[in-house]
Amino acid sequence: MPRVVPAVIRALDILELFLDRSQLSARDVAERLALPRTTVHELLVTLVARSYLISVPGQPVEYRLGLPLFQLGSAFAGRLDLVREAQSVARDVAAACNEAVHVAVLDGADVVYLVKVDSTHPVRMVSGVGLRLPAHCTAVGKVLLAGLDRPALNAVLAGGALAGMTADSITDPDRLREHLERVRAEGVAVDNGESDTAMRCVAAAVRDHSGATVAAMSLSAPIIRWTPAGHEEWAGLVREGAATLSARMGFVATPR
Amino acid sequence: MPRVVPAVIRALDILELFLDRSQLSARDVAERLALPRTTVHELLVTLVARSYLISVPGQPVEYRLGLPLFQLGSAFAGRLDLVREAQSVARDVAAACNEAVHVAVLDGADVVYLVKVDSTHPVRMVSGVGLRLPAHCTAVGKVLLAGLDRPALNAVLAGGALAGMTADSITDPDRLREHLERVRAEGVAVDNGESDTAMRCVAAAVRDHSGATVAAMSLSAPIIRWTPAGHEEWAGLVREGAATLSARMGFVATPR
DNA sequence: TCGCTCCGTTCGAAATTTCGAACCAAGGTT
DNA sequence: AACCTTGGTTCGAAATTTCGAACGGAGCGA
Repeated sequence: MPRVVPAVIRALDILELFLDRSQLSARDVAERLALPRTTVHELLVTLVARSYLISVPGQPVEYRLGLPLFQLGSAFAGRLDLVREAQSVARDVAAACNEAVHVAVLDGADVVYLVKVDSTHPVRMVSGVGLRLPAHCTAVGKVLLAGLDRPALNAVLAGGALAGMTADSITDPDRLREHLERVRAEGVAVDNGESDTAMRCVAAAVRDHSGATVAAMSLSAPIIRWTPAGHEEWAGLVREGAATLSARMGFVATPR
Repeated sequence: MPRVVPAVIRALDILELFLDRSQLSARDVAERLALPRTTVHELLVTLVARSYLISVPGQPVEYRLGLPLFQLGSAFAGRLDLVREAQSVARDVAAACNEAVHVAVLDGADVVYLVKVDSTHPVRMVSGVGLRLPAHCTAVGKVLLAGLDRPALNAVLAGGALAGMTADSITDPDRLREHLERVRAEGVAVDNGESDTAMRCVAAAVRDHSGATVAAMSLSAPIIRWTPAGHEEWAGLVREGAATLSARMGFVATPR
């Protein structure tokens, strides 16, 4: 196996710092990555030369992500049937319930949101797309984990105790395994304040032609609008939406 | 000014090859970039190690773009007020005319599409986002070029004859300058088959708080649905939509 | 089966990059 | 004004990477 190119790794490390912060100075970067100042300047100059970062004049100069990343990200998404189909299905589901609808995929022990459709409230549509959260704290994540086979799930949970996002998050791997059994049985997962104490979510699995769980669709609302009756209706809607998207991904439901 | 890091440049060059092709082999990459095979393998291994590229098993192995690019691209878009506001305005305009609406920005001599909202036809919403086209062949591009001052426009046109996308494209810089005078006078630009012989577009400028043209909004339809009456109505709609988005970007219209 | 081409990988000398030391400018404090 | 800290930049020896040569495997055609 050929060796990795450390300079490239460092450049990617720098780009990824900007996932959490919109602007950073050279000093910020050097501190966060424990790199020498000169090295950081050379890498930043390189990324700016290709517009992957944009420099913001000031004292100190700061940097922001640049347009080429948007182009590459869009190229990625544009080639993913899942994203294209999920956009329209999610819009239909959101229109039916007037709450936010998301579609996410599993990446390691996290979920990454590919699609978000908000309700008719003031639109902040793009903000959650691309976001990464711990799978075990989210309804979509629990659906995705429930779809893993035993060895894959064990690999994800191999790190021992799980970090919670709120006091309600499940942090014990064995408890999560029991919970996922229930998710499998019911076909939906619920986030009862585990990722955000003020939110409630319900999610269902999206499957592809082979029957594998490849994504999860969720419906989420602030707790002030969450009711038992609403919950039942929303579970039904998200099940239908996920089934529609699954059909578009080639899934053929068989009687069970 | 610190030196650029050539290994990083080469890695970015590789990523950018995937804007035009969804899958490429190591040999493809080596040929397109005139790099030694071993160098290419080391760079590919590095990008795969960080999931920026995904390897597709086969003979030969091929590579595709990976999820982190989507995350970085989404982070870029999520921090751009223009994208957030343009999503909702474009949706309203698209709903009013049931044709495709785009918002694009100028990058060098090209436009890059930030937002695309399709009509109620079978949805292929994401496909044009992130796409780069020559500015002078598109309605949005002509609006954006018209908004440049003379030195900036001269810099863009410094390369002499322009490459056309169709037989209708303007390829003579002087003719384009005349055309842009007309765009400035009318406040809208038209693409009469200059980027795609089967399409017609009309576009208007989006301005920010300083009055600068920062983006362009367009409405496009296939030629079979393009009529003089429709053209007038659509020019009006795109003007209104651009004005709404401009207001959201802080533009205050002054009497002229 | 054999021969050939292509592909993935390994290894180390030559080529290139890294990063510490040094310099200068800008900004802030006394 | 003087001093100190921070930030951007330069330069070259030491450290690291590049890439040609070589190897072995896979696939294809005769």
